[in-house]
This record gives sequence, structure tokens and C-alpha cells, in this order.
Amino acid sequence: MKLEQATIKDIARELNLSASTVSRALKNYPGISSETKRKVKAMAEKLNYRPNAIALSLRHSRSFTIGVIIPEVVHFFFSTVISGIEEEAFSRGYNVILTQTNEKLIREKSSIDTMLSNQIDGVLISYSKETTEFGHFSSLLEKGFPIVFFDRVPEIPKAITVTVDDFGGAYSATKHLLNQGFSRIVHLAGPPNLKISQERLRGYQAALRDHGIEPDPAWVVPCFLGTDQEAQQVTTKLLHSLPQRPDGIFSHNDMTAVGAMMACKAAGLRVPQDVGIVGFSNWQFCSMVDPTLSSVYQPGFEMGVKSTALLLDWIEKKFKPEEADKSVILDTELIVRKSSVR
Amino acid sequence: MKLEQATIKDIARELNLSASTVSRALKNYPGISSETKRKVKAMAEKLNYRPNAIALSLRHSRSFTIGVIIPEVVHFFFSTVISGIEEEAFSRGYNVILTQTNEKLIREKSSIDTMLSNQIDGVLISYSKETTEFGHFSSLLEKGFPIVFFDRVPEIPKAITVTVDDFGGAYSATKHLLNQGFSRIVHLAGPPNLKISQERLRGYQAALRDHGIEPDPAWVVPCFLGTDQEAQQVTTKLLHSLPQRPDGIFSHNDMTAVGAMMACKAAGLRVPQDVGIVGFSNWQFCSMVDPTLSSVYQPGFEMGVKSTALLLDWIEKKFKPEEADKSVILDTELIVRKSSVR
DNA sequence: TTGTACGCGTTATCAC
DNA sequence: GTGATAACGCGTACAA
Repeated sequence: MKLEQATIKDIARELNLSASTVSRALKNYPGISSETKRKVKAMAEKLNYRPNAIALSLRHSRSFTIGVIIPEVVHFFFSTVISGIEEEAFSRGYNVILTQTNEKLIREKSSIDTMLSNQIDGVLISYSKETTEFGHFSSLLEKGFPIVFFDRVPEIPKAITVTVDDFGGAYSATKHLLNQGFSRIVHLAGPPNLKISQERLRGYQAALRDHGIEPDPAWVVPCFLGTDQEAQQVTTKLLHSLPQRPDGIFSHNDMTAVGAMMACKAAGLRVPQDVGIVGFSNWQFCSMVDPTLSSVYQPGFEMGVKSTALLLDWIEKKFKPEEADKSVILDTELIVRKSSVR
Repeated sequence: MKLEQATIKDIARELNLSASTVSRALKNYPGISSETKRKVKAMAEKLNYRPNAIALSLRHSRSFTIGVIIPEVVHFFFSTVISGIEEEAFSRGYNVILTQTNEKLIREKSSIDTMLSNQIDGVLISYSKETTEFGHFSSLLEKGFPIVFFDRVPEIPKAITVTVDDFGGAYSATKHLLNQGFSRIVHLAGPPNLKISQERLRGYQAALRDHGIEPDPAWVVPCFLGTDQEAQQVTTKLLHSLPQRPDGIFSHNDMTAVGAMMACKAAGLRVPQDVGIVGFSNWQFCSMVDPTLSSVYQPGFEMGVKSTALLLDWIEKKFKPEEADKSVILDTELIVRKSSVR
């Protein structure tokens, strides 16, 4: 059974009017008798009329729909971004169609394809870990198609981006550990093709240097999967392999920070007395683990709102992307909890 | 700048053919010379032709899009369900448009409205905590519009539902606590208008009775928000207000279970030696808290796949909802960790 | 083997 | 104050 939606024609037939009159009456056009308007609206109500957005899209070559492409919904951070996106989009009369790539480049490309088929007006993208070249983005950008990148942003010309201050967040996290008297600080690093990983690494290094410590590459260990299991293994190995046992860990995300914490506890080390730990993102569970985990808060909701606002402004031609650099960097905030204070 | 998509007409013009010939050639209709097909396809490639899904929707009165309405994406459980939904939908050629209600009834209703305007072919719903009457669902169902409910399902006629065995999960969780020697077990209960809450409560009560314990209403405490803070407060109060101190906690979700755990630790009680705790859902962080949290696993991904399969089968008329009860109950599994084993 | 005409729902434009 | 027509992109019954 398909839902038989009443159309303008149905209303017109019932009232012996033309479709155009009905259309005008519904939209309160001048030059329609108020009597007619009344009758039309009553009938629309009675037939439970709902404008057909598909027909409107076809007519206007505008779908009032934006696409969102993210790696995974299960990430707490992305969940909060989504909330921000929906908030802004709905309040401005746009729909949102969402796909996750599961970190696969193929999915990323096919998502864009189907979205274009569906005549989306623009797209918000945070790309996958597999993505290393950006041809599928830049070809669209060159045609003037509105794209705003958030969080995981490519370094290509004309790209409009919304990020957080990853460098600053990493810097203050590391500085905080140093201030607490931790000096042999390792960094569990994210995938190097993501700019956020690079920035967090740079922030870590800068803080060390400013504290008179020359960063040692051996103290930067890859945790590219970003899972707690991986971090647990890596950290366990780390505690034995380095010439000096690390006494601080700055991790590129919270899952890995918790993994590191578990590894430390399993090795008989006390957190924070023996090892100080700081994560990145401030996920829900930071306040639930024991000891509670210090972390760098990223304003996910705000990022969603801001990216969407930029995209819709672009779509609605409230600015031209070439006119000015509209890219945005949002502030982070270090949330100090027990895992890093001794 | 709008993206100037090439249309069938463009291809036709370039090749001095009619639009219909191009259309047929692209779809490999018989009775088109292979030479023409070749030329058309080459030109389609060259112009980067993409069929306009909007036009197709209008023509077929089918959008090949399904709607998904959930309370919140930030819930780990719902995130996994979404993954399952996307998986099944995409593999069968459908798009997904997602909205979250933020537990608001108004948002739920308006979401349905905009989705209907967008001519979705069917909808998957897990309703909000505010929803207590189901007129906005049943009126659609009566018109034969395909709706499949998952997880939070209403008890209305004709509703097709996919749930997990909440009763069974709660029963085995409680039984497990009893078997471990905990006997004064409280239940942190969810909102009573949700059937899942009722079932989890019933499972808890049944397990107690089967163990010769008559359930005491005073031992069932509301935790309707479902947050860890709320649970922490409630539990702290609980530890002092009851005539006998509880030695076991079965909570209706994991956040509240962790809140309870924190309250117990803060009160100087050891988990699991003094108090055994079991949660529900098996969120990511269960293995990250200390002690690790026992919980009832719900197959979220599978739930997404199954609900979507049912919905699409209905849409594609592979079954008529009135013919048979197609509702599905998925098995849960108790994951025993440290918080409940002494 | 290919072309013509029409309709899906809506609205801008021109006509009366 | 209201009606007829055309157009958005596509597919198909019918005609040639």
C-alpha cells in the first residue's frame, strides 16, 4: 500500500478551481479572494494535504537537503557534531542526509555519488582514514559545488574548513603534564595523513621544547587504529622497551588514553602518582573511568552548527568562497581530572 | 554556483538523438543499435552524466529513501543500530535520512511530517521518552504506510516491531547476581512508559521470585533520565535510606550502572566484594571502567539490519503486514565481567 | 531502430 | 480574481 498523498490537483477538483488558484491561495498570494483562500485551506486541511517536496526540488533544482559524510557515528565526538548540524539545518529549513564511510575511501566516493544523484545542495565532510588524495573533492570544488570540511580537513586550495585548535589543545595538555612534574612524556599518535594528528603531535613537541626538552622520536608511538585494545598492547610494550620508563602519556584520543591507563594499572603502576595521563576529545566516559581521565574538550556541537552555517550561507549565496577565507578554528579546553594531577 | 548536472537532454542534443533513445540506450533496452548504445554511453561518461534521483522519485512516486527517527545519536546503542540500518539499506539501493528527536515528542511529529513531504517510502522509529500516545503512528499505519518500530516499540495494533529479549536479559542478569550470592538486589528502573523498561523490570522481578524472594517495590528506584549523575545521586541516597543496605544493583542501562558504581566506591564500598553490579546494553566503556562492568549485550547492528530488512520487504510488497506476525525478538547475552563476580 | 507525446506535482508567466 | 500553459528530468505507451 502506498500512502495516497492529496495533491493540489485533488483540492482543485474538489472545489472546482484550477490548480494555480489553489497554489496561490495556499501561499497567501495577493489577488485571491479571502473566501477562496478560506475554502482552499479548509479543504487542504480536510484532505491532509502536504506539499510534495520532491516536486518542489525538481522545479527549483534545489532539494533543500544537505549531505553529511563522516567516518563513523559510533564516535561520541561525531555524534555531537551531528546534533549541531541537525540543529542548524532544521532551523533553516534544510533536511540532512547522513552516511558513514566506516573509514573506507570507496564508501566515501560512492556516498558522494548517490548524494549528487539526489541533488543535495551541498555537503559536509570529515574524510576517512584511508583518504590520502582528494581528487573527488577538488573536482567538485572547482565546479563551485559547496563543500565544507570539518575536523578532518584536507589541505587543498579553496577548501573551507572548520576545525578545533588541535595544536593548542595538545600544547596545553602536554604543558599541564610538565607542570605537574611529569617529564618523560610519550605521545600515542594518530594516523599521520590526518591533519589533526599532525597538529596534535606538533603541539606536544612544541610544549616539550618550550620546557627545554628536545622531543625524542622514539617517544612518539603510533596508535593508528585508535582503539583501547591497541593502546593497551602498545603501552605495555612501551613500558619495558624504553631506556627510561615514561611517566606521562598524552594520547591523541580518549579510547587510547584509557587503553594506556589500563596497561599502566596492569603493570602495577599507579595513575596519576606514577604515570600522568591526558586524552583528547573529552568523551562521556572520561568522568566514569577510575581515575577520572583528564582530556582536551572539543566543541563538537558548536563545530556542527558552525560548519552548517557556513555551508548554508554559501548555498544561499550569502558569501562567495573566493572572496575571503571563511575557515574557522574553534577553541579547545583542557579539562583537568584526576589522571594527571599528583 | 549550482552544479550544472548533465541531463539526458544534453546527451541527446550532442548526438542529435531524441531523449527517449538516450534513455533507452543507457538502460540497455533491446531494440537499440549497439552502435548507438556505445555512442550514448561514451557521451554520458564524457559529460559526467548522473541520473537525477529527484526526477525518478517524482515519476515513480517512490523515493527509494527511508526515514529513521531515533531519540539520540550519542547513544552508543543507537549508533550501532544506525550502522546496521545503513548497511542493509545501501545494499538494497535505498538512501537513509536520519533525524533525532532529542527525546521530544514535538520533534518526533515534525520529523515525520517533513519526511512524508519528502516522500519517503517507509520509516523506522524508536520513539521518544515523552511519547505516551501513538496517534501520529497509528493514523499512518491505518493508511498502510510502512513503519517498523525498533527497540522502543509501542503496543498498538498492526505494529511491526523488532526488539531484544529485554525480559530474558534482565532475568539472567538478576539470576547471575543471585547465583553469586547477592540477595538484596535493587533495580534502577527506566521510564515506565517504555516497554523495554517494563520488561527489564519484569525480568528482574521474575528472577527474584524464582529464587524465592518476593520483590519489594521499595527496591525499585526510578532513574528516568538515565544519566550517570542521576544514578550516582539516587544510589548514594539509597545506600542509607533502605532498612538493609543493598548488596546488588541491576540497572536498566550502563550509564546508570556506572553512576551506581561510582556512588558505591565513594561510599567506601568495594565492587564486587560488597556490592555486585550489572548494567544493560554493553556499551563500549564497560570494559574500560574499574572494575569492568558486567552487562547485557544487545545486538544493535543486527537489530538495524533486521528492522530495515522487514521494512524494505514490506515496501517492496514481499509480505503483507496483516498476513502474519513478522515481529522479531533478538537474543541478548549476559557479558560477565568483574563488577558482579566475587 | 528511433521519435513523439504525456505525466509525475508544483509554480511562474501570461492571458482573460 | 482566476485559468491555461509550460517547465523541471525521466520513462514509457504508442506511432512511425
